[in-house]
Amino acid sequence: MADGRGLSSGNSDSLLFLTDEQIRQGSEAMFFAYRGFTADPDRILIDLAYGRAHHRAIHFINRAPGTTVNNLLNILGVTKQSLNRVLRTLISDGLVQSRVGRNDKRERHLYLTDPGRALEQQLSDAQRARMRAAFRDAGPEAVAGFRTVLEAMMDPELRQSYIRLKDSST
Amino acid sequence: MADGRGLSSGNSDSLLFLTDEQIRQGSEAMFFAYRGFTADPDRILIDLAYGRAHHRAIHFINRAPGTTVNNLLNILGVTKQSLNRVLRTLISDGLVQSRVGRNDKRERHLYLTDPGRALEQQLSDAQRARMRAAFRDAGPEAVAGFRTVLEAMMDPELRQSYIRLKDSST
DNA sequence: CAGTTTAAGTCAGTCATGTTGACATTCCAA
DNA sequence: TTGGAATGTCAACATGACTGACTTAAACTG
Repeated sequence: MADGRGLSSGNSDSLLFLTDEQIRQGSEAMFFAYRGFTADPDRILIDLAYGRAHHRAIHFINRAPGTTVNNLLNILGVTKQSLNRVLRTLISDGLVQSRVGRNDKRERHLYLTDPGRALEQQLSDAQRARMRAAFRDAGPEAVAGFRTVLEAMMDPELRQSYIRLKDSST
Repeated sequence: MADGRGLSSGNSDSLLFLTDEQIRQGSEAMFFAYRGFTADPDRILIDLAYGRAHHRAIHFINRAPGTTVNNLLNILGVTKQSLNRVLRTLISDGLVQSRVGRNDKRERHLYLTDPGRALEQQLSDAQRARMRAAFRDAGPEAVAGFRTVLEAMMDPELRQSYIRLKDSST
């Protein structure tokens, strides 16, 4: 960090991938790829007057049915007030169902309704189509590297959430 | 897309990375990693009353000094009204300089001032630290795969912008 | 040269989504 | 059983995207 130029130029090229220039290109790749990543579902959501926040909520409720509001909060990284607005519209539109907890009545457990699942399917189909094409073009080794780097880039806390979700679906 | 379950389960595992479940994990990895990716600069920007949009503008002006407003618009993918608000504050805060074009006087060419460059350095240092650590942990092959997949995920138009920037800096 | 196009900037209005603050309900432990 | 902690909700506000309509200046074109 201190030198601002990364590795000095005399090094063996086995570390070329750690130069500041390489890192910067990695950042730009993240930026441009993320745009592509969200573009397809975004287009669908416009017509529904929903935004990306709705998509995220739907995605993770589908992924972990019965999850509580608080749990969803931690995964999404927003305030509960912000999530609540999204949830309220999804519930009143009949896409999400909220059930009072049996053991702890303070908790609300969230589930997708049939229409909610249909929308989730539509959104994730759109998103997956692009990613599947990218995976196919890049090949299995590149995909493995892709995931390794992304995992290393996460905050440790979020990495745990990610791994927990990953393992829960096997 | 039509089957909704990706590859059938009887296939050889050489294509296992293309199952819907794998793709979904890739999406979640993107989501969580992008959060980490933006977290560090975001923390710095809060104190300055700037947002992510300011960071992006500063980044790309630094990357392509003398770029025009229109060019920046295409790269950032926002409306000119939106960019203009950002640019106005950056210029009036003395971080960005706007010069009338020599050949075409309608154009404005954008440059970072010394304080602008200093902030760019601070922001990208924060962002690069995380990515450098991730790259180091993952190793060169993973990094290559990471970039391959991200590139394949971009919109073709943005991929061109990305490649142009990449090549211009060698 | 007149008319059109292009680049940039502005004003107004809308919307999604983030924030803080206040509050109700429920649970749990001293 | 009472007071604090946890969970979720409502209200108000801020921010930064967006669209649409418009102005100004310069460049291009028939």
